[in-house]
Amino acid sequence: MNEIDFQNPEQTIFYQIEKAIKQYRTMAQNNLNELGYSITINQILMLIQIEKRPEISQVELSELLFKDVASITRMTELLVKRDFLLRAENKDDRRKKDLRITDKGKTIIELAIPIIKKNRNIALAGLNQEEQENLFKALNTIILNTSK
Amino acid sequence: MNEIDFQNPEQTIFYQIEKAIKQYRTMAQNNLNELGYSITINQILMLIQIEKRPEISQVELSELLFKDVASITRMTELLVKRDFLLRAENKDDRRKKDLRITDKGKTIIELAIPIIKKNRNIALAGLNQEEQENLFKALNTIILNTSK
DNA sequence: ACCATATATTTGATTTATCAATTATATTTG
DNA sequence: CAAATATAATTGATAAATCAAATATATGGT
Repeated sequence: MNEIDFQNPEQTIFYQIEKAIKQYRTMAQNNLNELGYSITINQILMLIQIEKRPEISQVELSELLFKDVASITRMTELLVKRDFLLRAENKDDRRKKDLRITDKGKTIIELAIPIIKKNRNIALAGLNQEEQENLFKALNTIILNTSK
Repeated sequence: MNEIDFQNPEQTIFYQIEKAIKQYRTMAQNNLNELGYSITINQILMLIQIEKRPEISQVELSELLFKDVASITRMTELLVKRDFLLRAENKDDRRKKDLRITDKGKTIIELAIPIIKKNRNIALAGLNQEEQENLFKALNTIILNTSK
């Protein structure tokens, strides 16, 4: 596994990472779809962040969700249009917008959270505490190595 | 790390995976951009696969690159237009297309391979052989858990 | 208080990706 | 062998993401 083998990309760690996250996203989205709402994982994760930290800015959301701020603007518009979110001007800083979850938004969050938990458990099944910690640490090393 | 904490998503493994792969892609693309060609990592990876297995089909490429077959069609069109690839009808199976790397394509592959190797080394720095193997295995578990 | 700079969000243009439907050819099966 | 089914690639419509530029407001230094 030391020499990079382009003939067998499936033997590289980065191929594994891509495949793992891709499959995880697909599974997670499929399970979420069974709720019958048509909403994406990213939209739900955004709603959850806003509920937990109502004062969060769109810039902070973009960092948390690994998206461009322009994407957050458009996700926000969509969620407002679909009545999951309210957007209003912030009193203290008029550049900012206050984002608030609607009742409909709260409902879907409540429905989605157990699904997300289930998804994560499915994906990590068979990995014990130590293995999960080592995975976390190894990923953290990659994150540090590739930052900036 | 056992209870899922939506307040601190950065403490979940899936957040780490997303962040690691996102940062890796960004770094890899930035280093590739220094070649001066404007080509994406995905396009290079596709060229490399075709060079190694000239008989590969677009369906197989789509699996290898985690993309829709429609995406592969459009990537192919682009690479043909930019003279990195040739596309011709396959003699034995007229549904298929033969994809062949042009000289220009070969040149850019030669230039890109050392960059990709460097990128992978940068990202994995500080992880010894055993840690890399464990990372690989843990990711493989996730892949198996989330397949179908 | 004024000006330069920084920050938050939005907008327009473009790129990339996906889905569903279509076309063309190959294979299987009754 | 004909009809049904499967496979490979393409196309059109749409969604999602990014970049760069624009707008509006806030902050810091003099």
